[in-house]
Formats: sequence, C-alpha cells, structure tokens
Amino acid sequence: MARFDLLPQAHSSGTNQAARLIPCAACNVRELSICDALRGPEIDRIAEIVSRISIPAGRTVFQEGDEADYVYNIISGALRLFKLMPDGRRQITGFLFPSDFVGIALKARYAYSAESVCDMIVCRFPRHKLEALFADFPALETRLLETAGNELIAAQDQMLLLGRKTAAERLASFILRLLERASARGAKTEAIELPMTRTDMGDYLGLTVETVSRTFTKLRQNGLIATPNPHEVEILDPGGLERMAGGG
Amino acid sequence: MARFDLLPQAHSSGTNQAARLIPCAACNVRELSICDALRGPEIDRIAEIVSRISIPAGRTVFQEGDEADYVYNIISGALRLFKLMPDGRRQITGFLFPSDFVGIALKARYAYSAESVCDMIVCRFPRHKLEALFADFPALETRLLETAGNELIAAQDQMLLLGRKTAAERLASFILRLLERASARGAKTEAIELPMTRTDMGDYLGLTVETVSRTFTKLRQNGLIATPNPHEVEILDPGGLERMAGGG
DNA sequence: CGGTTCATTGATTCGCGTCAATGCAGGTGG
DNA sequence: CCACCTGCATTGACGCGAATCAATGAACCG
Repeated sequence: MARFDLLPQAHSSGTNQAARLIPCAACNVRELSICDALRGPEIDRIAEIVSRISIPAGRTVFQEGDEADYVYNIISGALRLFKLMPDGRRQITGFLFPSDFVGIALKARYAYSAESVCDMIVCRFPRHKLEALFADFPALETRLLETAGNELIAAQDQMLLLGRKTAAERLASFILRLLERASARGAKTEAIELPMTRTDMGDYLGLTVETVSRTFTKLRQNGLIATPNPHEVEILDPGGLERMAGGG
Repeated sequence: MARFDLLPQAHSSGTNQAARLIPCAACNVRELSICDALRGPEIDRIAEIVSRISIPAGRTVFQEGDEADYVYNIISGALRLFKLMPDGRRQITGFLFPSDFVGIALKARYAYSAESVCDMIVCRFPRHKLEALFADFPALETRLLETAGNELIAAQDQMLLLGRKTAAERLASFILRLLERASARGAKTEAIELPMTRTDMGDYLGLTVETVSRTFTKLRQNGLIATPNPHEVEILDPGGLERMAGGG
C-alpha cells in the first residue's frame, strides 16, 4: 500500500509557487471552509502555515493509525475516508468535496484512512500549528466545533441509512445528499458528478457493487434519474427520489 | 408521544434542593465529564446555570426537531438517542451513560429524539448560557471539541458495524464497547448491565429483536458469555468475543 | 493488441427478517 | 390470593432482499 508522497520536487515547487500566486485571500472555497472564521489580515496567519498540494487519483493520503500530523481542506477533487476490517471488508465513512475539512477528530492518530478518488488539490495544515492558532482566534475553534456538530448529524443520518434503509432508499438518499452538497458549493444541480466507482458507493452504502448497479437500473427504469455515463446522474424527478429515499 | 415534563412541583423543588446540597464540587462524574475543563472556583459558574433533574424510565426528554434549548450531562441511568422514519422504523444512534454529554451538535434544533432507558438523573444546562461561558473559559470549548472528535470516531466505528458486520459481530462488538465504557466509568467489568431491551439493541445494531435474541443464544452456546438474566451479561471469554467481533 | 478495471446483468444462495407461538415476570383489580 | 393482562424474551418455520458466483462487454492503456 503506497503511502502518499509529495509530488516530485519539480512539480511540487511548482504547486508551492502556485500557492504564493493564489494566496488564501483569493481562495475559491474560503467562505465555505473553516478559514471563513478568520477575517482580513488574520487570514495571513493561516496562509503562513498552509501548503497547497496536488494529489493524483488513487493515492493514499494517510492511513488509519498513522500519526495525525496534518489536517486538510479540500480545494478541488474528492477524497474517500474509510475503515478496513482485517479480512478486507471496507466501510467508507465519508466522501469529502471542495470546502470540506479533514481531521476534525484531532487525535494523536488518524481513526480512518484517506485516498484520493480523483486528481485533487488540498490545503494541508500542520495540526499543532493550527491548534496553536486557537488561542489567538477562538472563532476558529468555534467554527471547528460547529463543523464537528454538522458531521455528527450527518453521521447519524448515515447510521439510519445503514441500519434501516433498503437498497433503493440508500441509493436515492445518497444521490439527494450529493445534490444538496453540490448546490451548497454552488455546483450545477441538473446533473451531478459521481467521481467515485460503483464499488466505492457500495462500500459507503453498505451494499455490494452488483446491488448498487442493479439499483441504478431500477431508479432509471422508474424514471427518477438518467445516467448518461456511469459518473454522471441527472435528476429527472426530485420529488419521486425524495419519496424513494423514505424520509427520515 | 408525551413530552418530557419536569417532575411534579413538590418533587421538582426537592431535586433542586438536592442540587444545592450536592453541588458540582462533589459531583461523582465531574472528572469524567465536560465540567472537568473547569478548575476550582470556575466550577461555580457552571453550578449557577445547571439544574439537576430526575427522570423516570421511558420518558421523552426531547424530540427531533424541537428547539434545542438545553444540553445535558448524564449523572446516573441511561438515555437512548434515536431517529424515526415516517413508517416507524427506528435507528438508535447512541446510548448515553453517566458522564456522557448530550447536545454536542449545538444546532438550533435537535437532530434526534432522546428517551430515558431507565430512571435517571441528569444535569441540564441552558444551551445559550453554556455557550456564553466559552468566552471566559475557552478550555470548555476545547473540551467540547475533543468530545465531539471522540463521538465522530465512535460514529465511524458504528458505520463499519452497520454497513459491514454480521449479526454475531455486531452483538459481540456492542458488548465489548459497553464493557470498555463501563470500565472507563469505573464500573464493574466481570458482569455488565444492559439497561435497554432487546428491541433497543436491535434498533441500535440494525437488527430485529429476534435476531438479537438468537445471537445472544449463539454467543452463550459458544461459551463466550453468560446471561444470568436478560439485563446482565457476564464475559466468559473476552478473547473469543474480540475474535467474534471481527476486528476493524 | 492483450491486459486491466469497471459496469451491468443473470442465476443461485443464504443470512436475516417476518410471522407465529410459547413462556415468564410484573402489575392491577376483584 | 388469584385471575388477568401486558411487555419482554425466546424459539421455530418460512420467505425475501441482498450477497455471491459467474459471464459479458465497454473503456482505457502501456
């Protein structure tokens, strides 16, 4: 299992230059991210400790049990967080998209692994340096607590999904949730992008690839969605999809 | 669905007197709870805003969607948090025991309902007054963030359980988790108490009552546990139980 | 162009859910 | 004290939804 490495030096210094050229002040996800807790010149204190890093698709960013030296903010692309059982069963605990923050659980070690779903750009913060900013900027900690609360609520929704929903309800809920998040980020919402594979979706929804695939077919046959290609869904009938998602 | 009401006035004022007679300084779960973030005289600031309340078994403490005016600390007894689907399917998202804090997700409305599993005593804080203490005692907010992180990690473990584990693995994991928590609270660990019903366990583990009952029988037959009565488990073979829980 | 990964579909299996019956403990009222 | 009820736990018989096993085809790629 290849660990995540910085890009080759030439490329890496390229992205570091990019970071200087496009500082936090011009960040396209700032007002959605935790950095929004900082105002005006305060943002420079964040800028001092951050590295903007490109990560190609399919890379391990960190693994469960690693020293949690860094936390991340997603700028573009998507990340999957997951836990593995010794026999290889995998549960994806979340997909992260631009403006999402990785590492709320500020423990000594990561409680899950993280891999890039596609090419992506992240902001990386040394954890202890970010924590050191809490003293000067309590709003940052408040913001993090707020984010943690949102994550907990999402986690509870996911427990309901995994514990009590049928395959069709799970997939419908998943699509609607992605739709919400896409619209919160200001992305287009007629069609939404699914950067992850069917296997990823299955491991997120507690299903197998085959069941995910069959359920896509079912939703398509019911006229709720269209899938022009495997990584794109069009929402044809939002109301019907809501009904299919089962409420709760 | 009867809402939680304070106890009848006579009784209620009795418990308020009790709160004054047994102030926070003598609280038996303080060093385990969020209140541990406050030292010496600071604890009085908490004591000013807290009410200690008795709640009989089976009461609704709050419901999903209610205004989240209060947060709680469990002193004794047990609480179940859950979400309902319109057709009545229920997912219990957590059981809370002494020293646990309810309401980390400090949103305007509760994201889940809460009912007492058995008779219990809680400390109740007006949410906005607790938040007001953050400014004077940033350690309190840090402590809450830490607690939220722990909850998030627990939530991810539960997702793995619900998404990928078999019935036997779920029940074994559940028993071991209760054992850990009991020992963290300093409770006895040869036998652990199960204040909730089989139905509650099923709704927590994503199973039916019948499957929970059959799985208890199976663990008993394998010599891993004994159940002198339905609300008590003895751990006969912790190693075997760990193996049965499937790692991860 | 063979090799790999991914998505889809079909046939079959199986773990858990559903339905049903029994027994026990606790509470209530006659 | 006993008859009755209710809630909970357990067990058995059966069915179903999703997993497993297997095959095919498309896209991509060194």
